Amino acid sequence: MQKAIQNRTIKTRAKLLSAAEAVIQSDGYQALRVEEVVKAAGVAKGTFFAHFNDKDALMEILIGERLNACLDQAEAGTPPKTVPEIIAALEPAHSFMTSERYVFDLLIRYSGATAVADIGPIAYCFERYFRVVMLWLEAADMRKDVSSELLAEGVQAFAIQAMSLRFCALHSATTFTDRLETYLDAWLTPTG
Amino acid sequence: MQKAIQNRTIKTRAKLLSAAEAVIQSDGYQALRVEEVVKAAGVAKGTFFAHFNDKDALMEILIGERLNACLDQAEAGTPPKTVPEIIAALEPAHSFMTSERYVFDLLIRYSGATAVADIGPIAYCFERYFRVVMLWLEAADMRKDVSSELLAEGVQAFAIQAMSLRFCALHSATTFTDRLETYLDAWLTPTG
Amino acid sequence: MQKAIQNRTIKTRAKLLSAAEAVIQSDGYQALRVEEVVKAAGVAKGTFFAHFNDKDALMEILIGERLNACLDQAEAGTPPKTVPEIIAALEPAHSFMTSERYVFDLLIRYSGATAVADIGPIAYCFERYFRVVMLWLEAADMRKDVSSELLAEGVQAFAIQAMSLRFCALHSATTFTDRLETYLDAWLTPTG
Amino acid sequence: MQKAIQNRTIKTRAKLLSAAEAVIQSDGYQALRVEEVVKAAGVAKGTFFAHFNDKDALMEILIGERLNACLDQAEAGTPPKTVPEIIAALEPAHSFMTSERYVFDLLIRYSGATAVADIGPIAYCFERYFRVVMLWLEAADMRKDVSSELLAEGVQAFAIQAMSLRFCALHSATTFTDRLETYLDAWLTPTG
DNA sequence: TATGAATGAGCGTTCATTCAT
DNA sequence: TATGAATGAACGCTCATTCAT
Repeated sequence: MQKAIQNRTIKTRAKLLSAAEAVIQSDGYQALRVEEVVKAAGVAKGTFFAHFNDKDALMEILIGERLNACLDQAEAGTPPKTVPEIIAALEPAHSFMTSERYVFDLLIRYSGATAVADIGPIAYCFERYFRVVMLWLEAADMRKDVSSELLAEGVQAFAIQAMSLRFCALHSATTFTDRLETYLDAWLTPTG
Repeated sequence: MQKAIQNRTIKTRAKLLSAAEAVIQSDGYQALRVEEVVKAAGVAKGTFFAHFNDKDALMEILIGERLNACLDQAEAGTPPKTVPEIIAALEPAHSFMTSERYVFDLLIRYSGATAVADIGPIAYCFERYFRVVMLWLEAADMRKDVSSELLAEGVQAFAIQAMSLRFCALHSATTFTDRLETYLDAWLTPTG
Repeated sequence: MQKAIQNRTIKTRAKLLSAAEAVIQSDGYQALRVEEVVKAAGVAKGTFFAHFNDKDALMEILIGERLNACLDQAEAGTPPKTVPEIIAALEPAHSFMTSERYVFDLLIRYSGATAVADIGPIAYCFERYFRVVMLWLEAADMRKDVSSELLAEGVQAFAIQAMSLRFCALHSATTFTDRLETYLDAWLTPTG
Repeated sequence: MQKAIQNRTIKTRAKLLSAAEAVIQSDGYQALRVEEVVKAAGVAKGTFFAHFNDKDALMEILIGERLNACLDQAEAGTPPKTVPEIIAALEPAHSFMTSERYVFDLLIRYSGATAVADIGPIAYCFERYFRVVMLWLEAADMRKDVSSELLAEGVQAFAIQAMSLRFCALHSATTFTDRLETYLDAWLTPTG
């Protein structure tokens, strides 16, 4: 009995998630409406909120999943050693993060958790991004005068800066990759 | 004749802006309602939208003005030479930028302009922040292996990172100032 | 389950309709404001637009209902045989139709449907008016050289003409009833 | 001096009228906005209302002019003698009157004047339409048992009925011309 | 759990008309 | 006369979220 109910629950949740993905596939994240999702999933609106606290919770899951897949990809290859290699490895992640202004803003908004209990998929991804980069840096020939934790935090800061400027026509003389490379060269390369 | 009419326009605009400031003074930016503003300004709703495209346009102006005042203050003192001095000089700006989550998010959203014609008050402020910092760095004893433009962009990136983490309870073990100081020490200090 | 929900819908709709009727009772159709209606019904504004596409849709229903009641009344009595009797039987309908300029104009605007799916309450009433008159004419001693359908259409045309002139001070030398009687005598009475 | 001012006045009025005609030419009557007209005329909004009491006053003039031109055309030919000839002669007028739902509704609304002083261009046109038809009927071989005034009023009533049904998809099985011919045959032809 | 009608605060808009200059 | 900023009263709409069944 218990199990049957759980199955139903899981199925409904899956229906909602794949319906949402389908909606996003055709119209993007920004345009997603709860109404569309429930219609596509063939369930009632109330059901949606029985499964997700709010719309943003769904968004966090969907965006988190995609971003995690990008990080899987980044981790799958041989660990990058140089700045260009690091940028190349992170390219899928950066590309997705700037695929829509809406996605980028939501990522920024949820990048930190206000409480340990609030660590959601996106905050987790930012943590993971940081860890992955840190591990790479430890194995690479980078400046050693500061901790690799700090270096990794800096990479994240510069990546966000570069992504932010991607939405900005004024600074488009330089490409995203070139800008990030300039940043990271200056940040990671030992001066000496 | 022409001038008299312009004066009226200027006065009405001023009434709207100061009414909005009063509303914000008591309730904050987030809680600002267009209806409140027009009521306080003693002006019709239609008039509001004749002066500002939408609520965000007003917000940009108000937030831009405040931020500009912070930058005025930063420029007024003797140019800071060291990392702690730079952080101290920027403190009012950073403090305002993180005074409300709403303000920070809006700043991020409008920090870049998609077209030259779209440069709004906030995009202008980000530009100015960058210029001010750059001038300071030129006159200070910082690393010289990279351009001061690049250094200034980095300062901005780290400041945003640090501000972003301010909203994040998880990372609050370290204070904003300490974190930013750590970042900037590593970024600006000549290693060698 | 399903039925319970439908009942709620029906009740809300009824609340809106009777609230609207109350508002009209005191201020007339022209002065009806959506906000007043929802306030009187104790219902949210969004609910109004979930039940009616727009204000006109509500108006169509309300005016249609009243007009239908007038036609009920017309059909309730013994079928009129003569022109004066027909005019008398239709008097409540005509009186309501010209009770407000606003009502008359709305009736004209919605008297025809641009598609079968668009047949609203008012278009239905015009159809019904026509049918009622046609049945009367069939049983009465009127000219037989043309079909009763045609005769009934003519009655409608003349009634509209007479009603239209009712709003017109220039033609008010003759009363509505007298004018319509003149028209219908000439239209319905067998010559010869 | 006086004359100079009058010239200016006349010129401004002419500019407004031709600007309005140009706007209507491209977008139709319904879509005409005062703002568009004054922009096209190169005058201020206030000037518009110095020349016309309200927007409808302008509309009356423009529509009245066009309708009058149609009636000029109707009177120019040899007076029609038969029902089909009458319908043919009035065709341009009827066609214009049903060119837009907005035009038709406005015509109905202004077809009668509430006071002698209020006889506007449209009320005048309806009067003229009536007179023209009456004169035709007097010279034609129509039923003589009722006055030609009454007959002409009836023609008008039937024409309006037929025009009204033109907007109505439900009755489009019969064409406008056929319907009006049926009406007028039954109304005008002596039964005997 | 599921349902779906109802909520509700507020935004943006409309646009003919007025009025001080 | 001409100007054009200001008016102002609704309307329509949005849409995530709640809650009684």
